[in-house]
Amino acid sequence: MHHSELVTVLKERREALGITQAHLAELSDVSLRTLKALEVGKGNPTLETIAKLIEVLGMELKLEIKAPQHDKQ
Amino acid sequence: MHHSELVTVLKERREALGITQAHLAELSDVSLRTLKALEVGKGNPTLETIAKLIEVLGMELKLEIKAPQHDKQ
DNA sequence: GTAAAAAGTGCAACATAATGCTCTTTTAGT
DNA sequence: ACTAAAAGAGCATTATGTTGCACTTTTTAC
Repeated sequence: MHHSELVTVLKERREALGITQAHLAELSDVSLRTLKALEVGKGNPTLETIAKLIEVLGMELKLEIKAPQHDKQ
Repeated sequence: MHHSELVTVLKERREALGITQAHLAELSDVSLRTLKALEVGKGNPTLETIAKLIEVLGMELKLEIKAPQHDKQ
């Protein structure tokens, strides 16, 4: 999962939960300015910023050994 | 997966591949200073730094909806 | 079509991640 | 034990992520 893909997933999850950027920003203690920039693919968020957001979004990061090409779907 | 856990996985993967910090730093275009700090849990790496490292380590990030407690093993 | 809410942008200040250099400590091999 | 390689730490500099404020644009609801 690359940067743009991660951004898309975060945004879609927020929308699926039906919460605004402002609300997510407040719940996650990430500034609204930072969240807005992040969702349009600006910048290079820190692990902490991502962690705060996904915690509120009920998500989790996993780090795995990449599957060989022929195993991909 | 939280910060310390991610750090542990990265370090163990590097060691499993039998490459030094210096070598990984060179291959991933992350400075040795940054890699060293990261592996001892100092700081708050950016997504780009993590992405560079896991690319070389043959790993990938996944972002998933958190499984309910009773589904965890 | 209008109004309100939500989303996106520009700018500047502040905080801190990334980096290079040098040095110390730890680990691995003989 | 000795040596060399690898890992970790302190410091200063540079680059950039985070934030708040004010404003514009887009979307949503009536």
